[in-house]
Formats: sequence, C-alpha cells, structure tokens
Amino acid sequence: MPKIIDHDEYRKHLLQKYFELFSHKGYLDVTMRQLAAELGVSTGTLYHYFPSKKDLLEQMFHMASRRDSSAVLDQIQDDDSLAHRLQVFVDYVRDNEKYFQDIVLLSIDFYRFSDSQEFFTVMTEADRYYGNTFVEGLQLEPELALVANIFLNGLVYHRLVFPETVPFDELAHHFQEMFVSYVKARHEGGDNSP
Amino acid sequence: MPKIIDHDEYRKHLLQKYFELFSHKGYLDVTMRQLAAELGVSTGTLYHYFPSKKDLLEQMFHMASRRDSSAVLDQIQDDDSLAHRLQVFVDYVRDNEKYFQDIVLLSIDFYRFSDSQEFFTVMTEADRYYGNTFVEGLQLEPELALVANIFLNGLVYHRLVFPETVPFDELAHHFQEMFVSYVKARHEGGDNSP
Amino acid sequence: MPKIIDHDEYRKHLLQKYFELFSHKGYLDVTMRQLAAELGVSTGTLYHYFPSKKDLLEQMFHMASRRDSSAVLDQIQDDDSLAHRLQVFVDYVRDNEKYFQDIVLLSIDFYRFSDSQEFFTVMTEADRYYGNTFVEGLQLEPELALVANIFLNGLVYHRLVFPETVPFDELAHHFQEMFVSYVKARHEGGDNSP
Amino acid sequence: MPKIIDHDEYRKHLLQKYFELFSHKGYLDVTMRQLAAELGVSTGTLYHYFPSKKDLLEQMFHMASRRDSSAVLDQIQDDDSLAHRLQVFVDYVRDNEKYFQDIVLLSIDFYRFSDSQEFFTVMTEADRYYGNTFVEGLQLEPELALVANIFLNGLVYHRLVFPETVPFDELAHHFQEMFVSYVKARHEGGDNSP
DNA sequence: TATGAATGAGAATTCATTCAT
DNA sequence: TATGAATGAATTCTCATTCAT
Repeated sequence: MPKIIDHDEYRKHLLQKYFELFSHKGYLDVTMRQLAAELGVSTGTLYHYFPSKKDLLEQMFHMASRRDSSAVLDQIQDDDSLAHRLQVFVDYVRDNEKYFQDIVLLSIDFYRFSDSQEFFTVMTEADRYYGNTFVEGLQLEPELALVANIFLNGLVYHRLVFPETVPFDELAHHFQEMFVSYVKARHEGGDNSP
Repeated sequence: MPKIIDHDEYRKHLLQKYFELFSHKGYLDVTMRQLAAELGVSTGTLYHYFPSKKDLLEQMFHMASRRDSSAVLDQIQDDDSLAHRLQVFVDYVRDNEKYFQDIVLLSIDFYRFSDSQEFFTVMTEADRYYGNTFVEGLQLEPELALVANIFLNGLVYHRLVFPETVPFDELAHHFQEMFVSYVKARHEGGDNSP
Repeated sequence: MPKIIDHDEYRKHLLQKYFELFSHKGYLDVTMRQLAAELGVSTGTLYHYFPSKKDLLEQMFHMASRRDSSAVLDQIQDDDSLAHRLQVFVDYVRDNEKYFQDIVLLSIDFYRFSDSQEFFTVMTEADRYYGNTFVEGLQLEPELALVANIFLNGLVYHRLVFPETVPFDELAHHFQEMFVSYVKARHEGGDNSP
Repeated sequence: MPKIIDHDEYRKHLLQKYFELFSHKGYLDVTMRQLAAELGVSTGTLYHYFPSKKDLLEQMFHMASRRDSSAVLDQIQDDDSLAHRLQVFVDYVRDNEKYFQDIVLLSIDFYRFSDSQEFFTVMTEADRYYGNTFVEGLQLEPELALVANIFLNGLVYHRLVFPETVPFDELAHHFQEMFVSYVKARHEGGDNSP
C-alpha cells in the first residue's frame, strides 16, 4: 500500500469512488463494510478519513454537486442565439443524464439523512452554482433561467421514476420552442404581451 | 378500536395512516414497531395485513399514487380556455404541494426498495393515470400534456430540495404563459411553425 | 421456550444471573453477546428487557445494593450487648465477603459508567439502607454506626486488592475491642472521657 | 518539546501525565490515541516507550503506588505521642484525598486489567511499602498499624462512592480516639485486657 | 384473529496495535 | 527514533420477522 502524501487528495479519490458506487446502490444499501471492501481499504481507514457515514454522505454530495460546469459554458460563444444556448444545456443534460439522475437520488438521501443545517448550506450553494450557470449560459434574468433549470430537473426526475420512458429529445424540443418564443416575445414587446 | 367489519376498508385505513407517518420520516426511519404503535395495533396484527414491510410500502405507494384526481377535472368545464385549464392544474399542485412532495420522496424510496418488477407495474400505472388526467384536463395531445406535467414535477422537486425557496406562482406564471402561447401558435399555424 | 408471564419477575431473574456473572468478569469484560449466551437468551431479548448496557448495570446495581439485610437483624435480640451485636455484623461480612467484594467492584464500575444523576440517586439510597441497618443493629447514633460500617468496608476493600491477605478475624477483633470500649466509655463518662 | 536526554526520566514524565489523565477518565476511557495527543507525542512514540496499554497501566500503577511517603514521616519526631502521630496520618490522607481516591479507582482497574501475576507482585510491594510507613510512623506492631491503615482506606472509599458525603474529620476523630485509647490500654495492661 | 416476546443477522463505529517511511 | 496512516476484530445496538399462546 503506497503511503499517501496528500490527505485531501486521497479523500477526494475515495469520495469519487463512493459516488460511483452510490449510483448503483444508494446511501442505505451501501454499508461501510461493503464500501471499504469496494474501495480496497479497511473500515478503519474509511473512518480515518470520514468521521461518520453521514459525514461521508455530506462530503460526497458537496463534491458531487460542485461538478465543474465550465464544459457547458465553453461550448457557448458570445454571439450565439438563445436557441443555441439552450440546446447546449439540453444536450449536456441528455449526455449526462445518468449523472443527473444520481444527483436526484442523492439529493433525496441527502434531504433525509443529513443535518438540516448542513443540508441547507450545501443545497443553497449548489442552487446558486447551477443557477449562475444557467444565467450566464443563457444570458437571461435569473427567474427565466430558473424556468429552464426546473424543466430539465423535472425531465430527469420523470425519466428516472416513470419507467415507460418518455423520449428525451421530443419533450425537450417542445420546451425549447416555447421557451425561446416566449423570451423573444417578451424582449420584443417590452413585457409579456404577445 | 371500533370493530372493523370490512377487511379491505381496514387495510386502507392502515395504509392511509402509514402514508402520513411516512411523509415525516421516510421508509427506513419508520420501523414496523413504531408503525404498529402509531396505528394502535401489535406488530403481529400488522403482519396479518401485510406480509412484509416492502409489501406495505408497495401497497401504500399504490394507494397513494391513485389519489382521486376528479377534484381537478371537476373544476373544468367543457368550454374553458386552455389558460384556465392549466391554471386549475397549477392551483391544484400549489394547494397540495406537501402531498406532491411526499409523493416525490416516496417515489424515490419506492424506486430504491421495491422489487423492480413491482416498481415497473405500479409506476407505469401511476404514470398513465396522471398522464390521462392531464390529457383530459387540458384537452391536449399526450406529449404536450406531459410537458406541463413534467414542469410541475420539476417545480415540486426543486422546491423540496433547494431550500432558498423560489416563489411558486411567479415561476408557474412564466411557464403558463409560454405553454399557452406555444399551444395556441401550434394550433393556429398547423404544426409548430411560429 | 416457556412464555414468560411476569415481565418484572423475569427481569429480576436476568439481573440476578448477571450479578453472578459480573463477579467473575466485570462490567467491561462481559459483552452483551457473552451475557446473552450465558443467560441462554438472544441479544435481542436482552435489549427487550434492558434498553442499554448502562441501564442494565444501573438496574443490576440497584437490585444488588438492596439485598435484604434482615438476616443480620434477625440474629440480634433486644437485650444483646454491643459486643455481641457487632460480632453479628463482623460474622455476616466475613461469611459474605465475596458478595461484598463484588459490591465494591461493582460500585466502582457504577461510579465510572453510570450517569452521575443515576449514580447519586442509587448510591444515596444504598447508603441510607446500609446506614440504617447498622444503626438499628448496633443501637447506636448514626455517626458511631458509620465508623463500624466504614471499617468493615475498608477491610473488604483491603482484602480484595492487597493479595497477601490479612487475616480477617484478627484485624476485626482489634477493631471490635477498641470500638466497644470506646462506646462504653463514652456512654459511661458522658462524652469521651476515659 | 525539550529534548529529553534521559530515557527513564522521560518515561516517568509520561507516566505522571497519564496518572493525571487517568484520574479523570479511567483506564478504558482513555484511548492510546487520546493519551498520545494529550502527551504531545504520536502513538508510535507511545509504543516506543510502552509495549502495550496494559503495560502502561502496570508501570503507571507501579509508579503511582510508590509515591514518596517521607513527607509523612518527616512531620513526626521521635518523642511524639501516638495521638499526634496518628493525627499526622489523618491530616495527610485528608489533604491528599483526591490522590488516594484516584489510587482506589486505579487499584480496581489494575485488579481487572493487569495480569494476575503482575498484580500480585506490584500490590504486595505497595502493601509492604504503605504498611511500613504506618509501622514506622505510628511506632506500632504491624497488625495494629494495619487497623489504622484499613480504616483510612475505608474512609477514602466511602467518601468516593457514597455521595452524601460524610464529614471526614468527625469520623476520623472517633476512630483516633478509640484507636489511641485501645493501644494505650493494651500497652498498660500487658495484652488486651481492659 | 390478535398479541408481543423472542430471535439473530447485520449495522455503524471504536481502538489497540503495526509498520513503511 | 519518531510518525501517523492503516488495520480488522470486536463492540453495542437495531429491527424485520416469527410463532406460541
């Protein structure tokens, strides 16, 4: 076993692996023993890095929810149309759907099993982070950006939970059309008159 | 305890109470003993009605997801506009938000802890039931009705999980506007040309 | 396995057995698993009767420290001399030395591992109980009775802990002599003049 | 941390600190990690000086039980009366009551957790050491000195364990009176006739 | 039918000890 | 010598489920 020099580096390594494992089983179906075995360490080592299972969940969610979103923004140019910008988001969610479904599952576990204080702090931060990404990426006021954000969340949730899966692109397409028209109309007409 | 003659009636009574209890704690935080105590019966009696905890979850979710939606449809007249029809749905979700949040939480537990066969069967049915309600209520083709359904799910989920709560009505309003405009435009123009 | 009718009766039965076991091993060297095995029940059953190991210790000490002392008092007649009365106590302690040593060991565990509130309550009661027995048995004022009580405690403790065991009777004899003389002198001379 | 040249000196320093820590927590409530942290060394270093926790307990008790008693003897002159000599002992125990209570607690832990061989050796030596101190200090035959020793042990134990604390001096006073009278009478009358 | 005492596998967590650096 | 990450057996306690009454 190699001596680990960077304590934090190694902790992140464990968290990453845990996230992957979690996507198959869920917080309560992964025991600390299983987890340790899967990660190739002893339970003692796990507890050396994380004081409790709850803490592990919290740190893991914290890390997972801060996933770099620069990949989205990088695909957007300053003079891109709204339609294109939204398409980039839709594509990103579709291409990473499994990841976002895991985040949904995880967020429910996090809701149930973390301290409400910790939950509030982490979720508020995550909310801002994603919110900002939508605002920046779509170049819209926060409220409108949030509408797109929420629809995509709803789509991910729906496809996770209702198994007779709806086609992602078709539904997204409807939303994209209505969203872009709406924004265009708003900006032309002043407010939200037609 | 009044003598319950109707076995099924009594079972539903237990399931209803379990749903209430569950909404506070979650599947794994309600033990069979607690549940029995709360319902005023012995664990033995509980097992007399439900062969296992998993089964209880399944029956309970089945019942909960079939909640009568006639209340929504009853508020809609044949000649109501789409805008009004959608407003009825939005109002219904807003007024029963806690219930729908519980359904979200429950659906995740159900996803995690039921047999996938059972999950598939029950969720498919629930999906159809809600889908039909939207189709009937909005008088739209399934795909479009589903877009509204999904947005409202997303809104419920978002407000459950992100604590710096977004105002329900404001967001819903944006969606309602864009949705109605979009549908109107579609029906006027033939397909989805602007 | 016979159905136990009297819950409390059975609890006492378990406590009694636990005390015997404890005398060999000590609070921390008897695991709940071992204890259950020794008592012929499952760990679950143990926890059915006692909410925690600490609670088990507390209930057990409570029971052990209330051991009936009527056996001592029964051997004393109203017109017995002080010397005789003290002899009865000395004999009783000598004949039950193992039990009293266990109480000493147990009281230290109790000191260490119980809640201080519970400790205070139980020990105060035990103190009064033993104190009263000495007062009644010796027919002396509390303070003097306590001197005898304390000496006998010291003797039990000393013989428990220092293995080159001092002869019980010889040491007790010295104390008995000095104690009886002292009391006699006090009562004759008014105070403590010779 | 100053460089300690003398290995043994350093070991004693660690043992001393351990005794202090122990007096608050008890053998089993002080983990090796805590202990190391408190002493400002690593667990590795601790194990460099002491092969095991049990060994640490043994060495520590060995050291603690050999506490220099010259302080007592120094306060006694050759021509002091027995009453005065005993008073010196009583005062010494009262003034160091906390230390003696710790020794009582420690002796029970030592009884429970050391090898019986080691226990026997160390306790026998401690017994002799304290015994001698009483014999020298009181200038009495061993058996009588032991009676005083035992009473004082009993007093320390009683006040440790029974919280409605008895007044030290009052009880000691009775014992001192009876002890001195008894010894005087014995020496006057030849044996132990009145 | 109804009860609740009994079960025991399995969970999270601790901690004395080791050993590569 | 000194370090502290790593170990893993052992601990307390939980809880779905069974079954004699």
